[in-house]
Amino acid sequence: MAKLNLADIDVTPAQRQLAEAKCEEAGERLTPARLSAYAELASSDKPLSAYELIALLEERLGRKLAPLTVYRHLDFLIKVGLVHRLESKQAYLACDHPEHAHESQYLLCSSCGRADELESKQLVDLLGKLLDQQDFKAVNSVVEVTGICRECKDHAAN
Amino acid sequence: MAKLNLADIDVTPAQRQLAEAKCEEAGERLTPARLSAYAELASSDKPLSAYELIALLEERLGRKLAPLTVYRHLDFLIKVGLVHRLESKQAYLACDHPEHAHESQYLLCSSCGRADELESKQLVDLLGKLLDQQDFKAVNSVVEVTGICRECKDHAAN
DNA sequence: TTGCTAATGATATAACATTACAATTGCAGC
DNA sequence: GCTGCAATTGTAATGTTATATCATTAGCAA
Repeated sequence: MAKLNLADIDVTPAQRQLAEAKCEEAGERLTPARLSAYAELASSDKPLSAYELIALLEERLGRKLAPLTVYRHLDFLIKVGLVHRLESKQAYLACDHPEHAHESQYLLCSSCGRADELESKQLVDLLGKLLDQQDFKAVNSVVEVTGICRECKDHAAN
Repeated sequence: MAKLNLADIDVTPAQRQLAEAKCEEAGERLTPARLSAYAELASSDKPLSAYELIALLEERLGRKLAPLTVYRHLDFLIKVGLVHRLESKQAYLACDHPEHAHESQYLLCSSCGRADELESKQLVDLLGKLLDQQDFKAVNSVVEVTGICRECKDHAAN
């Protein structure tokens, strides 16, 4: 099988740099397979299910991939903060704002399928305060609102 | 097969009343099978996966149940507001506060498995305000925080 | 009773995710 | 360069969650 090189992977310079930075920060190795998976997610305009990602990578690589392979890459990318999992959709996307991957809130449009980060410090702070009051030690917060985004709403109104 | 009657189902009077009220309110029929599923969830101290629920119901009924049957009952119970689905756990629980089932926030303890509602009007209001600002029409909001609850934390400290 | 609709049953399969174990790769130290 | 270790990847099987399709039954009103 043809050896895959990091340099061969089709990814924007910015994404490549970000991936390298996040891996270094985490003390982990950025391998071609990992970068490929990230590249595919980063170039998608919608979150992808694990099996959609498998299909895309298979197409690009021209060979079969075991689900486990891709799940491992996803776990890795989530760990280093490059990718986020949407719990309410069982889907994965590249983080738009990887600098605070663990406090993200998402708006998911059920019409166009897009996922946007809400990024409200106010909301993060309030939630933090409430958790403190309850004496609850948070490990992972999921805030995902499904609905209709402005663009789809405007479009439907015409 | 023995006909199952509503009256035979092992459920507290309060739960039975609530189930009847919510179904009437929604203009839907409360059937024995639906009440059984609700009773099982309501008597569990933890959220149940769909297949755990199937197993419990099979044990109680003494016969096999198709997954689809139980999924239909779950969908129904969610629709009328008696049951909530935890998106981040793929699990189901009876609503503690069925009067506002669609604006619930959950604290999920990964140590003891318990799920508690947070019930913060402040948080609901802030989230609503943010969604308005974004001109995003919310249909379903998921707020689920996983971590360690006070009891488990205190217990671990000893 | 007839006919309609909601609910249930039976079977199969799709979609999502993990376990167990073997092989290979990258790299530090000799 | 070789050796040995740990991380990574590959392969196969299986477990878990959820839905599709079509047939049948129950409740109820005309």
